[in-house]
Order: sequence, then C-alpha cells, then structure tokens
Amino acid sequence: MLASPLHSWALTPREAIRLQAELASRVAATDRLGTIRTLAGVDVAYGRRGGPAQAVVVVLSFPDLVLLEQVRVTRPATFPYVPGLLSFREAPAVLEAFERLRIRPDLILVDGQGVAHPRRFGIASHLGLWLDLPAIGVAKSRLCGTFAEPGPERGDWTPLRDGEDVIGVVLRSRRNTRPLFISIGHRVSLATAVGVVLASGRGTRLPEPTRMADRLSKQAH
DNA sequence: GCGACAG
DNA sequence: ATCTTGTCGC
Repeated sequence: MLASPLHSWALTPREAIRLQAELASRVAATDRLGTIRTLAGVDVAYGRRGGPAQAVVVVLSFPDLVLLEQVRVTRPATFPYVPGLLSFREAPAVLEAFERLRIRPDLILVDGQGVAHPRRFGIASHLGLWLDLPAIGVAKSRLCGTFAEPGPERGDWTPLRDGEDVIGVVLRSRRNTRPLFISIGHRVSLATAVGVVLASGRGTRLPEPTRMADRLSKQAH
C-alpha cells in the first residue's frame, strides 16, 4: 500500500504536541467511505524486557470476517511512551507494515483512541490521516473524558464527554464485561463506528480484526 | 502541589 | 505494553 509522508517522526515531545494540534484540524468526522468489503486490524506488542515493537496489520473480509492478509513488522521503538503521544512511538512500525500490505482496506480498526484524546488526535486519527483511510479508535481503557457506566447488555452504551464535546462512546461489546472506548479516527461518523465495531465482533470483547492483530503480535516467530 | 494517564 | 498463578465466572 502506498502513502506519502505527512511529516518527520524525528520530533521532540514538545514538537509532537504542537504537530498534533495542527493535524487535528484535518480530521474528517463524517462518513466518507463506501461499501465496506475489507476491514484492517492494527496492534503493537513489545518483546519481554522492553524489546522491539512488533506491529501487526491484518485484513479481514466484511461482514464474514475471513482473514485475507497479514503483515508483521519488528523494529525498535525510538520514542518513549508518553500518555497522549502514543502514535509517535507506535505509528512508524505500523506504517511500515502498511507499506508491505497488498490490499488497501476500506476501513481500519486501531487499538487505541481516535479523537478521544486531549488534542483530538490519537493514534487512530494519525494513522487514518496519514493513510487517507477511514479509521476507528477501539481502546480498552480511557485516556480522557467523563462517562456514566453503560448498561450490562451487549450494545449498551453511554457518551464519552470532554466538557461540552462528545468525543466517543463507552460501549458494552459483550455482556457483563468491561466496556470499550470507541472514537472516530478519520472519515467515519461516531454512529457508523459503533455499528462497525458491533458488526465485527463475535461474542468476544474485542472486534475480530483488533483481536486477531493482538493475538498475532504476541506470538513468537 | 496532587492525581490521572491509550499502549 | 510487560512482569506473573491460580481462580472465579460464563
């Protein structure tokens, strides 16, 4: 898959924060996607004792969810983990995996936040903008915002708010299980994002694309 | 100053 | 994220 560089990754945390504020204005929060036939899932794991980053991108057919392609990239992370700057640590490896991907997916599900972020530019937005692809943030915990606990049934949800803004949805993807934090990455509406997450799950907490990427990234070669 | 803090 | 055993629940 081809994509043209948006910027350098050789930045200090301070420069990264300023860049996020600029790029956030370019995020599209409405549906700009056609029929979804393929879904990509993205996740990054690390070797024991702070080993190299292992990025995995999988592509599944939709809505049947059959694995069509998978790419795995191992390379050391150069940027530290700083809450709010996750993409500067993980995106370089993920983008390298996308370069090796043959299928250009219709939508990507990312393990992390989209606009449910202090500067509205989490890793799902960063990847979506860089690749110019619709993207959804599927996080297992909250980075920012306030919310009420959603009901116990699959599909129950409550808004994730930051002041007056609704920045995402707290979604019960499985009965009696901790909710997921869904947010817009790029080129999708929040309603569509929630619908896709529920449609790509199979009774597990995580939707199949993200779950599969997570499993593969932690598997030894 | 103190607590919170995606992966 | 990773370090770690058994254990409670569906």
